[in-house]
Amino acid sequence: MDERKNNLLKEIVETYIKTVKPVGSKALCSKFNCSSATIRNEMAYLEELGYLEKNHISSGRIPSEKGYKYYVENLMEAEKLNGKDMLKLQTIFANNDLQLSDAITQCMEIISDITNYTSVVLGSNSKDNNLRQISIVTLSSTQIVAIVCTDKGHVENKTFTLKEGTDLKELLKVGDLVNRKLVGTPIDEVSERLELEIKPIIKKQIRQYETIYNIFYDAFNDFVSSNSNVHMSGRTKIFEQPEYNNVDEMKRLANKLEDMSFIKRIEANDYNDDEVKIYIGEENEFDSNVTIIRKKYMIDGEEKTIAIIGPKRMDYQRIVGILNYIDKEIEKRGE
Amino acid sequence: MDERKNNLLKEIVETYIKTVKPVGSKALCSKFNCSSATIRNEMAYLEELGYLEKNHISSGRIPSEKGYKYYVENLMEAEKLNGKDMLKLQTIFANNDLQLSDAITQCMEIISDITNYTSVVLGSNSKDNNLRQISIVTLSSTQIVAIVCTDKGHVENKTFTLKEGTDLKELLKVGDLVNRKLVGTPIDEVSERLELEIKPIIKKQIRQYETIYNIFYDAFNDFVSSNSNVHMSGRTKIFEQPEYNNVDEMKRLANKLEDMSFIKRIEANDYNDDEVKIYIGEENEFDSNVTIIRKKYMIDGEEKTIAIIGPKRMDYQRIVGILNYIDKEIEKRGE
DNA sequence: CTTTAGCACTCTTCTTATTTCAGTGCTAAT
DNA sequence: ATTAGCACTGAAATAAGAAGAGTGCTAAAG
Repeated sequence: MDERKNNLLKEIVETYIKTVKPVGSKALCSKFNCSSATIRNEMAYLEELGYLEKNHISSGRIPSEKGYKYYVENLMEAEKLNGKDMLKLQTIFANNDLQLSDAITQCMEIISDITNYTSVVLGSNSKDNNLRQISIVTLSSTQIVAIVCTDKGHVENKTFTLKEGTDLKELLKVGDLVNRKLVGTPIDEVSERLELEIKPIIKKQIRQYETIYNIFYDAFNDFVSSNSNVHMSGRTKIFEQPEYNNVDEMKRLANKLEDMSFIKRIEANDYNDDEVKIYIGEENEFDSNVTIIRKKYMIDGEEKTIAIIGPKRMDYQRIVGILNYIDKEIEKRGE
Repeated sequence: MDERKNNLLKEIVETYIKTVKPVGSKALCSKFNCSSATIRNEMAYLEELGYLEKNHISSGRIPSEKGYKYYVENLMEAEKLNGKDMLKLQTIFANNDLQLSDAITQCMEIISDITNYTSVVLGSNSKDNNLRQISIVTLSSTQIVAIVCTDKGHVENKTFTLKEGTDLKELLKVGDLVNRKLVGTPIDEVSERLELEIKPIIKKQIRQYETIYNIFYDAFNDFVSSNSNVHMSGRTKIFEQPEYNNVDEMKRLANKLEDMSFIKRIEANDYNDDEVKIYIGEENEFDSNVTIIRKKYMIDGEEKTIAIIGPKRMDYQRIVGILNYIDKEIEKRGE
C-alpha cells in the first residue's frame, strides 16, 4: 500500500459516501493526474486486497467492509467538527438550566435530524443497578402503585389491583421491611433475597403474606425485564438513506428497531474504554447492513452509551467529530 | 337500496377485504344467479350512489369510504368471534395472577400478531390526573430523583444533578410541603399553584429557594408533556398489509406512528360512550389512508382507549368481535 | 518497469412497442 | 327487468433495442 494507493482508496471511500454511486476510473483521473487506465490498474490491485468491490463485472467500485475499516483506521483525517453542526449543538449545551440528560436527548434529536441517521441512548444494564428505595403509594382501597428506584436513578412502577379486603397497612409494613433489609442489593438479586430473607419473616407476621409477597416479587421482576432505559431518536430517519429505500430493507430494519432484543445488542459485551468505537456491517451484532458508531459517557451519574446507526457508507468523520464534541461539552459541565 | 343491492354491496366489500383485488362482475354471477350484465347494472347504480369506486375505467369495483361506512352500519352481521382468536385470548385472561393491564398488553400483542394490524393502548390524558404524591429520592449528595405519582397510577420521574452544596434537607422539606398542600390538584394546575402557594412560603424559609423551586417546577412540567401513557404493539405489522407495501406509504406511516402528536389524535375529542367506534379513512384524524377501530375500557381503575389501526378494508367483523370479547373478559374480572 | 491509448466486451438502465387480459358500458334483443 | 354481444379501455407483462458507463486486456510509449 504505497501512498497513491492509500490516497486512491481514501478518495473512493469519500466520494462513495457522498454520491452513493459506484466510483469509476475516469472520474478520478484529474485528481491523480494520470490516465484512467492507471487508476484501473490500481483499483484492480485494491480489489485483490479486498478493499474494493464491484456490483457487476463492468460497474465502478464500491468500498468493501474491509475497505471502510481500513479507511477508518488509517486514512480518515482527524475528525473536525462541521461548523454548522457545532453551532446547532452549542445552543443546546449553552442552556445551563437544562439537565444534562435532557440536553443529550435534544442533541440526539438534532443529530438524527441533520444526518438522517438513527440514534440511540442506552442506559446502564439493570445488572449494574442497586435497589435504592421501594415506595408503595395507595390510590384507593384496592389499588396501589409500587415504585422501585435504583441508585443509578432508574425508576420503574407498576399498578396493582388488589383483592377486596387486602390489608394496606400490612402491605406498607412489608414495604418498610424491604427498604430496611434490601437497599443496596443489585436489582437482579432482589428476587432471590426476597425469597430467602423476606418471605420467612412475613410468613410469620403477616396474614395475607402470599398476596403481598407476590406484589413485591412482580414489581421487581418487571424491572429486570423492562426496557425503559432506552431512548431512540429519528427511528425513521435512517429510511431516508438510499440503501434502505426499498420495501424489504425497510421492513427488516423497522422490525429490528422495534425489537428490544436487537436494540440491546447495540451495546456490546467487550466494552471497556472511552474511545469512539465503530462497528461496520458484520462487525456489529445489530444488523449486518448498517454501521454503528458509539461512545460511552457519564451522564447525570450514570454510564450511558450513545450510538448512531447509519448505512455502512456513513459519514464517519462527521459522526466521530460530533461524538467527541459531546464529550467535551459534558466535561465542561462537570467542572 | 333494495335487498339485492344490499347483498351485492356486502358481497363486494367482503370479497375485497379478503382478496384486496378489485371485484369484477363475472365473479359474482354465480352467487346471485344472474348474468354479469345485471351485476354491472347494479354496480353502476351503487357507484352512482358513491358506495363503489373504480381505479380506472375498465377495472373492477372497490368499496369507497362511504361504502365501507354503509357496510359497517347496515350490512355487517353481528360480529361473532372467530374460535381460534378467542382461544388465544382466553388463555391470557385465564391467568388470574396476571394484572389486568398486563393481560391487556399481552392481548394487544397477540391481536397484532394474528391480524397484522397495529394496536395502541392510550391512557387517560394528564388533564384527568391529580397529584397523589411526590417523592424525592436522594442518590448522592448531588443527585436526586423526583418521582411524581398521580391518583390514576401514573408515575413519572426525573433525575436532577444539583449544584455542589445544595441542601438536601431543605429539598426534602419542600417535598413534604408540596405533598401537604398540593395533593389532589390536577396535574396541569400544579405549576400554577406551585408558583402561587409554594413559592411565597419557601421564599422566606429556604435559602436556595430558587434552585429548589426549579426542581419541582421541572419535575411537573415534564409530566405534562410526557407520553409514557401510550403503549403500541405491532408497530410494523401494518406494513404487511399490501396497501402500504411501497416505500412512500411505509415512510409516511412509520413517521406518523413515531410522532406523538399524531398518536394523540387517535383518541378523539367527542368521546363519550362505550361502544366500539369505527373511523374510516378521512373520518379519523390520524391518517386518511387507514381505519381506526377503538373502544374504551376501565383497566385497573383507569379509563383507557384501545385502538386498532389497519387499512380501510380492515376485517371489521373480526376486530369488533375481538374488542367486545375483551370487554366481557374485563367485566368478568371486575366481579 | 510504469503508464497509457485503444478496443472489445459486459451489464444496467431507459425507452418503446406489442400482446394479453380482465373488466367495463352500451345497445339491442329476449 | 334481464341478458347476450361487442367495442373499447387501461394495466401488466414481455420483448427488443439503444445508450451509456465502466471494465479488462493488449500493445505501444515513456
